[in-house]
Amino acid sequence: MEKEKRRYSGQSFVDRQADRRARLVRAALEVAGRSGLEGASVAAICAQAGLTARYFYESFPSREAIFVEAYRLAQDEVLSAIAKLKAASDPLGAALTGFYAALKAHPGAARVFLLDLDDHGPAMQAANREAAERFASLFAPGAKDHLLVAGILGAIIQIAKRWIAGGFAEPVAQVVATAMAFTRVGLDGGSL
Amino acid sequence: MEKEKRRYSGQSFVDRQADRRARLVRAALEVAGRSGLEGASVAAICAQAGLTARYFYESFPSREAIFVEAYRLAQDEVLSAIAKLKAASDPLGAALTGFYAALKAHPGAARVFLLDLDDHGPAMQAANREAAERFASLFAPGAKDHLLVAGILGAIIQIAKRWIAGGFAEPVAQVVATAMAFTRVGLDGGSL
DNA sequence: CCTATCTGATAATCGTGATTGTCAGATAGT
DNA sequence: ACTATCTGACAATCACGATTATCAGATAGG
Repeated sequence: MEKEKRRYSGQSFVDRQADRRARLVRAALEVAGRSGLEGASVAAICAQAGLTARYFYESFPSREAIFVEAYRLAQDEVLSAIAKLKAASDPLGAALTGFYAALKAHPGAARVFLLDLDDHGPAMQAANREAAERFASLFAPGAKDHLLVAGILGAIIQIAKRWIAGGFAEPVAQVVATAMAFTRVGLDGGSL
Repeated sequence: MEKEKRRYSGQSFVDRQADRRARLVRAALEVAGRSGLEGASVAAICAQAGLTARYFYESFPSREAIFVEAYRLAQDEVLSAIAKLKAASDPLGAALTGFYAALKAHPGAARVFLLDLDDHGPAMQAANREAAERFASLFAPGAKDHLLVAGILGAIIQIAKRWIAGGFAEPVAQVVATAMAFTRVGLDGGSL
């Protein structure tokens, strides 16, 4: 199928192998973003990457393994987008803006991110918990009440889902403003 | 396996058939609550119901069909629990109390309810949207901004998930108080 | 007692997708 | 040119679970 890339010695062994691996991870992200985790079969991922199953198992022991990596990649893209906006004055606003802007900029990563990973195996579940902690430290910095943190994250995520389902209709600033209101809940103190 | 229930003429035809159907739906709810939708195979559901696959297809055309029914059943249990607490003075508090109390009282229904149904076929997705609307009318009565509604529901649901994951550690009243704070977000008006 | 119907259990079919194995052609170093 | 290695394509295996079909025993009504 591919005839140009036959000179397999741009860099030997490890380099081409690593390249294939990276292509597979990105392909997994794209396919999962388009078709969900269910739809991201090994065959589909390989087709997207322009590779075949043999190379898949050269780099990954199983299907679930690549999802963990793809999820990490999605996290990195989102987190790095957030990092670019670090603002000392309004760290929360910057974080939220970076988050929603990143989702809009990387729809593939976005959809993977918003899949419910609790329902897709223990490895995904673990990766999801880690991510939740990372993001909690951004969006609910000083919170000690874990139910409160859950509520804040739940609101932010669900807003993102609805936003995406609606085709990114509202401007980022409005989405951020809506989400921001929920992050302030913790500060009020929980009077009944 | 069962030898006692051979007198199949307590009520004929339709009655026993309807009984089997109901047992299957309840079994589906229990199995899905315990093992997730993935784990709720036709075989597992039938085993739980004390029936065999033949009866499954006597009442349901496919596996997905029973999930829709099971989800409806879970909804009914939760909604009826809420209905019992209708309080004219504090409708929101009553609704939230009913909701979380119902989750605690029916863990099976609870877990089914909290599964992410967006990732499990179009029928589930549709059922989920309907449920979201029903609950939105309870928890965010007058809200027009759908992103805001999404945030409120997301917070309530995610709080429930965390609460369940922690083994229902906190008393219902505390959970309700936490969730209540998020429902008030809409009233503040979304100043940035 | 006879027989049409119902029941429970088990086996056969079928599709899907993961995982593994094979093979001929291509390439690079010598 | 020679050969060990790499590559791409494809077929074979395997597991799992849905869906369908079969079968012997049980029951009720006449």
